[in-house]
Parts: sequence; structure tokens; C-alpha cells
Amino acid sequence: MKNSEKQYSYEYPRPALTVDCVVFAYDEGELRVLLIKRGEEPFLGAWALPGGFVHMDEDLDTAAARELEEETGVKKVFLEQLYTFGAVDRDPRGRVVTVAYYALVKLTNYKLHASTDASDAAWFSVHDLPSLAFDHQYIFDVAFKRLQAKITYEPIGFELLPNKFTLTQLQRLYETILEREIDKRNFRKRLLAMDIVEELDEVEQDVAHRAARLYRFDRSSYKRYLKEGFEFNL
Amino acid sequence: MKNSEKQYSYEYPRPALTVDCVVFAYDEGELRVLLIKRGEEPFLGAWALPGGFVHMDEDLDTAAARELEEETGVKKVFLEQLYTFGAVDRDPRGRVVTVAYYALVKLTNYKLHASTDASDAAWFSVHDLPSLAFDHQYIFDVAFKRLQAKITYEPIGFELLPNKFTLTQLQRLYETILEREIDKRNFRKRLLAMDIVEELDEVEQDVAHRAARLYRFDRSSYKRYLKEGFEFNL
DNA sequence: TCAAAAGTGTTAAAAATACACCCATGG
DNA sequence: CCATGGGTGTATTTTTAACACTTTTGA
Repeated sequence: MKNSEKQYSYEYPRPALTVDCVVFAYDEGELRVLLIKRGEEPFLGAWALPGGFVHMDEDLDTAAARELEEETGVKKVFLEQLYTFGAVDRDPRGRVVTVAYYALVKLTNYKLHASTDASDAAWFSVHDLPSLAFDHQYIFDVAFKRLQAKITYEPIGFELLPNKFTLTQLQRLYETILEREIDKRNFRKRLLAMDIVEELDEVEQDVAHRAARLYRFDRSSYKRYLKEGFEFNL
Repeated sequence: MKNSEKQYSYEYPRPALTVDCVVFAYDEGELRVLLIKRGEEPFLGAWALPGGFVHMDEDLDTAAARELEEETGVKKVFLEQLYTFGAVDRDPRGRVVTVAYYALVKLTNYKLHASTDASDAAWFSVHDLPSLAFDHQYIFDVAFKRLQAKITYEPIGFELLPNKFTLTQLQRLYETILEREIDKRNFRKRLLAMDIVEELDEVEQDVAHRAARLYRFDRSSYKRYLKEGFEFNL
């Protein structure tokens, strides 16, 4: 960076501000995270969370969504602020504070494409992550714990499944994220008692056994349910 | 601000970064928040959350604690990151992103003193707040909801009471924050079942009726309790 | 006809709730 | 002796947990 390019001046020094996204997807019994291979220093060639600098004319949520789309092609997904990480030495380039987000995507919708300053993007199992740049492993850990906690009291698990899913798929998703087995009958009883999924007149296709009924998350029923003072709980 | 004073230059523009604190205290059946009267523009003379700019050599938590102490004299209290607010137009001076914290203080410990850029500080009932500067009312709302949620699953209520307290005081605190009545016998049963408060050989003083037993939160018992896989719940 | 997963109820245990009276103390 | 809040137990309801077999379908 040439000095002549430093055209933005302030009376006091300012940390740089970035957003980073922990993007989760669920794929055949595995929880995966989207990482990009860094195309520049520092940590050139290392895997990292997608993210980048916040622009002056965009909200934080907007910045997170933009960076996610620019670096991975992922857009219009569930995206929620996670935590802000600001340790003084978390970036070797200097003071960089990052507002971390986590995203939940329906994997089936996404073909990945690398672009911008990411030379590559790929999904990794959360149990087999490569060594990550910066403090991204720590950020990931916080995100994973948040996901585990939140999936039990907010209906965010549906964001990781296709619009139409079987109850067994949903149960497997919960088992995968919570890392424990769940009783099939009790799970269904509790889910159906909430009356927030709609049973469809369709069954899954191309399976070598009895086809399971398909369901859909009914967001309007969920809102009604909330208004009546009930709370999601699985 | 003279141009000659603008000595910190960057290649790209950077938002300013601040911290703000929502400081709660509990006083005789009322939940209170600590506000400062602004001594400078913008919003000169308006009430606001204590806060200020993050320094380059301090973590976010450190910045929050420092600003809190500088502006109000409050120090060494429970302080936890709440959320980061970054709407483009939230500050009329330009782009300012703020990392909000909430703090819980034992009111009895604090004599307030104004200083630095706060010309005054005072406690307000959460149900009778003045009009606040910036988006501070919104930040407060988020903080209050967080407190209501968190007090039921983490033992943070004790941070708002003296070290020695009666069970009725604790119950009143919960009733105040949750804004509903709680059954005395059930409350005590659940609290004592967790075995995280220690019964002292002392009773309250100077009351015109039977004196209540004093208790103390036992942090080491609580940690043991957590390790055994139990979770705080009130 | 076999393999694979779908689908379905009941019982027991635990937790949450509702509820009222006697006790100790100071004024 | 009275006013005030302290302290305590039980019965009922609700929720959660444990548990196994029959059905459907495609290969």
C-alpha cells in the first residue's frame, strides 16, 4: 500500500472493521462448513471463513450478505449476527475487529463458485476442519455452540433442509447437530404437537423401501403459535 | 476538528468503533439503568448510555470496562457483550458502529461520580426512561430482553444483589425482571434443589418482623453442578 | 420373500404447579 | 398482642422418557 493511496484520514486511529460468516449446511448426515482458500496474505493459501471489510454505506447484515455472495455465491439465506471479536492481536496486519455471523443454507440450492479474493471455496465436515487462518477456529467454535443451543428453541433447523423433507431427515439433522440419539416416537410427538409443519400429499421418491411422507415447515402457523404464547422446543 | 489534526490515514474509509454499556442495577423492587447526560454534541444535554471510542491497544471487553469506569466510576462488575449495532445512519456524525455490552452491578457498592465527557450520571427505572440519544432506546430494549431471557438459565441474578441476601430478596428480583409473580414455595424448592446457594449463620438486621436467613451464591458449587451436566434453571 | 425404513401408543417416572397455615420477631 | 413477613409440605397435573412391533415398498 503506497502512502499516496491513504486518502482517508481521521483525528484518532480506527480499527478496521470486517464481517466473517460461519456458513453451515447439512449433507447426508454430516454438518458442513463453507471455507475459502485465501488468495492473498496474510495466511495465503490457508482456509478461512468467508468475509471482508464493511463498506461505509451498508449495514452490518448487508455487509455479511454481500461478502458471502461475493466470495461463495451463496445468497438469500438465513443469516444472523453471532458475536464481535476484537482481540488486539487477532490479525497480524493490525487492529481488525470482526463482526461474525452464522448462516444456514439448504445445500441442494448451491453450486459453489469462487471469486473475488477467494481462490477456492469448499465444504468441510465440522469434525474434520483444516487449520484455519486468524482466530477463525475460535469463531467457528462459538458459532457451532450457538447453533446447538438455538436449534432447540428456535425453528432454524428447517433452514438446513430442503423445503420438503421427511420427519426422519429432520430427526437426523437434530441428532447430527446435537450429537446424540433421539427417540423417534417422542421426537415426532413433540414436533407434531406444535403444529408448525404441514403434512403434504407427497412422499419421497426413488428409495428402495417404503417411501416416507413429506412435510413442509409452515412459517405462518409458527407465528400464530408464538402469538399464543407457546415457544418452540425440540 | 482541524484538518491538520487528521493524522491517521487509511487506504479505505473506516467506520468509527465505539462501545456502549447498558448498566442494570436492582434497587428496592425496581430495576434501574445507569444513564449519562451528554456533555457534548450531538444530543448535547440528552441522556445516553455510557460509552465511547475503542482504543487501538485494548480489547472490546476492556474498552467497555474502561468507558464504564471513566464515565460512571463503576468497575469490576459483570459485563458481557450484547450485540453490535451498525445501521448506517445511527449516528449523525457519520458512520459509527457500536459494540454494546450489558452490565449488572450491586447497587450498594456504587456511589456514582460523573467525569470525562459525561456531565452527569443517574439511575432511571427501566419503566420510566427519558428520551435517549442515538439508537440507545433500541439498544436498551435488546439488553432488557437479553437480561430477562438469561436470568432464567444462567445464575446472573446474583450479580444484582448484595453478596448476602435473603431468599425473598432473590425472589423479588426475579419477579421484577420477569414481570410476573412467582410462587414462594416452588421458587425456594427449585433454587435449593440446585444446591448453589450457601445458607449462612446470619439473619438480616433491623427489620420490624422475623428476620430472614441470609444466603450466599456459591460459585464453586455452581461450577461443580455444571460439570455434573446439570443446568441452572429458575 | 426379504431387506429396509416408515409409522404408530402406552406406561412409568419426573417435574411443575397449585395451594394455606403456623411461626418468629419487633413494635 | 398484633402486624409483618418467614418459613414449610402435599396432592394433582403435566411433561418427559423409555420402550417394540407391524406395515409398506422396492429389489
